Amino acid sequence: MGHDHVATPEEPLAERLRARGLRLTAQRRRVLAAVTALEHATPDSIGARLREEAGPDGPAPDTSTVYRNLELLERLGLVWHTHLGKGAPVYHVAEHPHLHVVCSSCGDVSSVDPGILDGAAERLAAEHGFTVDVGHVALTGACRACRQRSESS
Amino acid sequence: MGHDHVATPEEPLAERLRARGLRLTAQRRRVLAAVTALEHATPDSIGARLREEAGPDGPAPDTSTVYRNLELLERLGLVWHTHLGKGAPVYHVAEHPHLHVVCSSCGDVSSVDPGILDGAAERLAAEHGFTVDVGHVALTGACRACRQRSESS
DNA sequence: CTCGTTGCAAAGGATTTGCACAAGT
DNA sequence: ACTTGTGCAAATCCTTTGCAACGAG
Repeated sequence: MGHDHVATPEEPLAERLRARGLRLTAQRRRVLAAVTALEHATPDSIGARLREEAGPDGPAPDTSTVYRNLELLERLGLVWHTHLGKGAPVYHVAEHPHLHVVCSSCGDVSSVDPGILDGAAERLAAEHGFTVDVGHVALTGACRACRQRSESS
Repeated sequence: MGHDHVATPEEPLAERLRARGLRLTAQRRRVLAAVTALEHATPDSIGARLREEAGPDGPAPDTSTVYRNLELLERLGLVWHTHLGKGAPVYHVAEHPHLHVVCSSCGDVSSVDPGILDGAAERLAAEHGFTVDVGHVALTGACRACRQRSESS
């Protein structure tokens, strides 16, 4: 402490790129920063944010670059993605694994302690030899608000 | 017992359609039959199967009809769908809720006893007021085979 | 007959790909 | 310099929609 550390994991990015002979580009930094800043980042929302940050004139990374770099960042182990229903891959930084919980009525997404799955994970490992990837899990269902709304019908 | 019952839930289909003033068409019967027969039915695989069944000359339901009817069958409560990763919604008959487990390396999908999630479901209900929809859950991870393969590297 | 359904074709949205040029190292 | 990365445009893939003809009730 005392150092002016940036919140974004820039050093890991630089290191891991170098380790593979890949290059640290402005676009890669920006995409990672966007995923870090956004809570439930979709390729679209990331693109939008980058366009905002760049202003109406400044150049923002191309959509294809966003996709390519999200894939790369995931290979580097810096971000993870989950599918929350239809065509919406959601990216988040890999640091703290979340478990995503999605309400199918209102679409609300919240993050939950992954420990909640420990029991299920153990049983799957024991009974099926399957190792659950907790960071990628999305649970669908009804949130409190929507549940009450439908109960009163 | 004794009756020659078909395995496909045709009567429920007819009933539920009639109850809503909708019509029982050959296409609807065929789509439901295909979902029943296929284990992890995607709109695509359903279309393919219907095309097979019809032969190279016979008329198979159009893709758009497959989509429309899957949606309808789901509204009628006869089938459920889940998203197993990217662009592949998987349909199955609603009778016995499964929990889907997908290996992210080999893509293998298997069905598991939903009871495995009971603990997690209870905690989510108690701590977050969230009711998990077990039929829609897909768990990602590594299957035994792929895990061993990667351990030996 | 009447209105829900279908097929066809075209529209859409999201993601990927080929390629020449730009840019890290 | 050498090779990777980027932007752009076109190509795909999956899904939805408009509309005239069709067919179940």
